Amino acid sequence: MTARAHQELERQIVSGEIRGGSKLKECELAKSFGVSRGPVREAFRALDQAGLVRFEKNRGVFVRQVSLEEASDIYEVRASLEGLIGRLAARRIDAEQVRQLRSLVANMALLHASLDEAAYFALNIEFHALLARMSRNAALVATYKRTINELDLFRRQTLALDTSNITLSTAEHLAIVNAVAARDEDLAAELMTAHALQSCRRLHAAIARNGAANAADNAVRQP
Amino acid sequence: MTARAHQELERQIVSGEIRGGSKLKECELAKSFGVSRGPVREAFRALDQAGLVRFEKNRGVFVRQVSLEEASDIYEVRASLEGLIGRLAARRIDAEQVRQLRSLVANMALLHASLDEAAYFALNIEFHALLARMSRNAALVATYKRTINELDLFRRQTLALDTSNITLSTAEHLAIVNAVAARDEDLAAELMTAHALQSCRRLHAAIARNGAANAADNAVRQP
DNA sequence: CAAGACACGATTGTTGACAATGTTGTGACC
DNA sequence: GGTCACAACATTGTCAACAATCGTGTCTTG
Repeated sequence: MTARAHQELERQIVSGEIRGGSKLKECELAKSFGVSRGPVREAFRALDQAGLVRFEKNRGVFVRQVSLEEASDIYEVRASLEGLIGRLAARRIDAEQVRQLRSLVANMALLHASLDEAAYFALNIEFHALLARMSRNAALVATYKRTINELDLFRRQTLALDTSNITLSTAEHLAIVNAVAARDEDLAAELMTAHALQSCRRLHAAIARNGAANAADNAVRQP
Repeated sequence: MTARAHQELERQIVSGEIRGGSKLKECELAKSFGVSRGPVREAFRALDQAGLVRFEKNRGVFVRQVSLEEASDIYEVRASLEGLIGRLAARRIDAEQVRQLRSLVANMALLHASLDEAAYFALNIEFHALLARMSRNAALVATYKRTINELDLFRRQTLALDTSNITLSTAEHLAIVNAVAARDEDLAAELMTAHALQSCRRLHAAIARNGAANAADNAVRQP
């Protein structure tokens, strides 16, 4: 039941159902899950270690807030991990998986054409998750997932910003797939790292454009 | 008190005081820490998320066993992270920190000369930890620490093997410090990555040499 | 009227007890 | 003699209650 609470809380936090900075009351959540406070507290400890919530002694747990500076730091880590993912995926991918990747990218192009942003984002996440799995390195996948989760903490704060710049990624995705399919480890690694850093830069640009108001808004709205 | 239990358990596990694969009994540990089972269970959840123990439903928690294959995977992640550490350290280091690094490497050379392996290892860990902090990227430091912790799970199984090949590292360390001091990001990154991969290769070599017997020994001795 | 002290309420931290599950040792049976 | 069933034990999973701490509202006082 602890696992259930953990899983559900992680989902709610990463998806942004629970706002960053919110206080999580043990009693409340325990009641909502139909369990006692013990399992909820245990889930809290796991989420704390995962970097999704933070404990304040005798005050409670709060879903972690990630500042732009922290997000940039995390992006640097992510870029490094993506590089390794690209390298290993290029090394270990098989023909069937190449087909999968190409299919995914094609679908993303379709969704992009039809301006279905939500579906596009879902597939974008799946694209990266699939590549991560193709690295066939469990430690890398775990570290990557954790890093992405922390980044989502920030991304969900500025959700509206992301939607404006989908377009630029598709070409990069295609280039990545080509490099991986060609088994070019160095190129795949470089492209993946560049792709992540580019995402970070796009985020900064979007914030510079219209993020100031949004950030202020967030600052006000958080309890 | 949960934090206390967590801290102490982490120390015991990483240091190898508790053997890999051991079963951790809640009651026992609770008694030894002078607390109830609740805090101990919470510490377990955190350690589980940190990858140091694994839960088996209704059977208990066991300190995680890391196979050579897993260790190799983790080393790949570590190498990637070390590369980023080298790059950022080269970018952000200041004169005082260069002095610190050089002092550390000098001390390591002394200890190496006097064959004080334990002290050498301690300083080696500190060398890498110091470089990590010099990256001034909190997310990177956290991810790195976690990765190192997991690697220690394996290293402690084969402790005797490591002691045989200290020598080769010192030259690499010096080259790294020079690259970082020269603010050569690319070189520092490359050297750090290579250094980590070299460590992994040395480990494999040591195991190939005399590890078979040791591994069998471990397999037998673990309860 | 403002500022500080106090007490009340709410929430967290911890504990011991109870229920559920797995493990082990014993004995009967083939 | 070996194997299966069963029962006693040990350990985990969960819960409700108690103690400690924090935040808040009120009351007093300068």
